[in-house]
Amino acid sequence: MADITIKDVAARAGVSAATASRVLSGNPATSPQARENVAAAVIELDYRPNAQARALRSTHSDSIGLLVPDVRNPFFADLAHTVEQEALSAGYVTLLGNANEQKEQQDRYLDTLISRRVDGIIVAPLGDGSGSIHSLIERQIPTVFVDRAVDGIDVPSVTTDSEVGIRQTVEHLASLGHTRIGYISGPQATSTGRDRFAAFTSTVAAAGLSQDPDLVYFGDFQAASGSAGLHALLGLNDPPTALLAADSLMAVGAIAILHKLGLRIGTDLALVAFDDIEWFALLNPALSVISHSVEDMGRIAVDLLLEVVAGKTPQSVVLPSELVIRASSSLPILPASSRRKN
Amino acid sequence: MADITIKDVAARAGVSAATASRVLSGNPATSPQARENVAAAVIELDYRPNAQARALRSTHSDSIGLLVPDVRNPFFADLAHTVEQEALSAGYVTLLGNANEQKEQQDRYLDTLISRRVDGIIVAPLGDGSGSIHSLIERQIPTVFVDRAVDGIDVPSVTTDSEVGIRQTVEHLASLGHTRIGYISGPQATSTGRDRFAAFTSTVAAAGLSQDPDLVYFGDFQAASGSAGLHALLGLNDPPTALLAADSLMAVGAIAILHKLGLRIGTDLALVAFDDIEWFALLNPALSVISHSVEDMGRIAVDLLLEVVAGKTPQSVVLPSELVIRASSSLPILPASSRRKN
DNA sequence: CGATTCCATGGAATCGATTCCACGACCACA
DNA sequence: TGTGGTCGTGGAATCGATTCCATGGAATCG
Repeated sequence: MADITIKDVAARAGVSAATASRVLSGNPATSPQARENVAAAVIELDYRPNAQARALRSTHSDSIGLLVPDVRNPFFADLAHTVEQEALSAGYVTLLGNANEQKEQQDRYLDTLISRRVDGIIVAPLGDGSGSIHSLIERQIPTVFVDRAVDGIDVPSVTTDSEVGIRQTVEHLASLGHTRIGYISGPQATSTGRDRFAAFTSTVAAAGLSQDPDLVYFGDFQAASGSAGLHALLGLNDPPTALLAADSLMAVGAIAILHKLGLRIGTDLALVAFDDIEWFALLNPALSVISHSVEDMGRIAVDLLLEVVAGKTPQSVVLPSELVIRASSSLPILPASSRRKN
Repeated sequence: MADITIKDVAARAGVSAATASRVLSGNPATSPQARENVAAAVIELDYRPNAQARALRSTHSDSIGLLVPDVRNPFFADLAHTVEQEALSAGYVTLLGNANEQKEQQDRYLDTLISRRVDGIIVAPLGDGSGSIHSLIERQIPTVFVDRAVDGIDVPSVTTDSEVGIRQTVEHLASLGHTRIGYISGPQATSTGRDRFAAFTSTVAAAGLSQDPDLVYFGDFQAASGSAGLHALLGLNDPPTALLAADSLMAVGAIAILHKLGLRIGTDLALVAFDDIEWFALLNPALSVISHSVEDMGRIAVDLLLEVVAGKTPQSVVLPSELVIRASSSLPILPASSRRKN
């Protein structure tokens, strides 16, 4: 790798490295002659500045880190896409990391991002504020939480008000005659897992529906736990007639098992999923979902981060959620006798 | 940001920066006493080495770049996931970039990755070998192509032999009685777009089926073009009775339109998609697909890249593809009279 | 016991770009 | 003609970590 440095450019342009640097950074204290020569030399040599050296001296790297819990979750893939595009248009490169819903990997990635001196970090955090999240705050690295937050850590965030969508869902299902609604919950180590679970229990209570604790299965936001949850719920003596899954991947896992068992969504079991994934509408019957805007979330997260980088302390933003009713939850409940048994 | 440097660590440990550096890098020429003191100081100060400075001096950054055409494509999301995990276990961080199927963004990202001096780049390229792809080769930056390749650029690659899967598909559809198979092609600016199209035309000819050029629609691997393609094909005077989509996103776009038109997959139109996406099996009817292993592809790509980084010149790898028959393409063709018209 | 090897260690150079500081050239005004 | 100001420029210091090289003390051998 015969690297071309600014000295090569300077030599070719017949100026010093200092002047070449000034031209490159648009410093006005340069002569037209020097500008012209340097510009020509840059093109002739196909010069690319060494970002490492530049960042070392100038304390900023024009890059941000984005840490998501799972790139394979379409919600986070979309989020990564919008964040990346938004950041790019603001002149930042996005380094994407994948925590795999594991605190250990999250910490490992955060350490890496810290040591690479990114200008800021957007993270959908998991766990409490211990470990690397704590270092982040202590070092005052500009940070924004997205989708999730961490109790006791005072950092601007963009989250979804899950409560509205979940209340609409529970009331909707109740109006169809359902009294036993199953819930596949996210992990309680995440704020979304906790918030959605709390919203579910309180709205179920408010609607006077069954609060049987067996109706709740605790998953981990990944597909396999949705499958396990469905098995557990259908195995109950008195199984639920409707099901709410706290994220799309667990819904996918549940649907896979329903298919395998030959049960029909919407008929044998009403189903609603949190997160609106494009192809959920293509299922037959189409899936009812609790929708929230991933585009808004990604865009606002970048905006907030840029404000923090600029030294401001912006307010956190809470986005709305709403129920989108489709065929998977539109039929009134069938009498128990006509339902198939597990 | 009160950054803690190796000098602070050295001072606290009562040794020089040189010795501290040696301890950190595991250099055996250090006394147990020094090792102990430095280790203690590192923990007390929560020291993180500055990756920039380290990379500047030592010419490697322990990071690789991965450039995919579209993170929202589940195939590439899965690929990103496997590459990232495989690279992490080899001690590398993955910087993910998203080209949005646009050459301009691809070049922009490649420039960024080059200037950040990543140790190597895995890219699913688009376009010809001009622009930044060319710089990559000229600067001898370790590079591996994944999924796609570029004609005339001699770089190790991991690709799929699309031909087998497509031939199986065409023969399968022919055996069900289909003679007019529609094809929604990928862009001819990509090697996969070209290869699959070539495989389709040659196997259709070999099977003695219709070679009507109107049966081919050229999309761009994104969902909207799948929708447009379906519209175009159904609008023909003599529309196809079966359809092959060259990637999953275009298949999704097509399915969305079929839903809207009230047409049934597998009955009104046989459908097969390239790329096996988990939830394609959950559609009703389940979607037939041409399957190839994204895990193998990601793993091998990283292996190849590490070999290139180590100075070797590994052979390119071609992975197999195969047809997986599901309900969307299992019924014999209906007589034309009983088919609904667009 | 003197000479040689070994080894931990610190000083200093280095990576590439940026930026402070000082210098010289030039113009303008008194 | 002399003084003050502006402006383009180059030399040198700097960022933080690594590594070459020299040094001095301890260990080993004849």
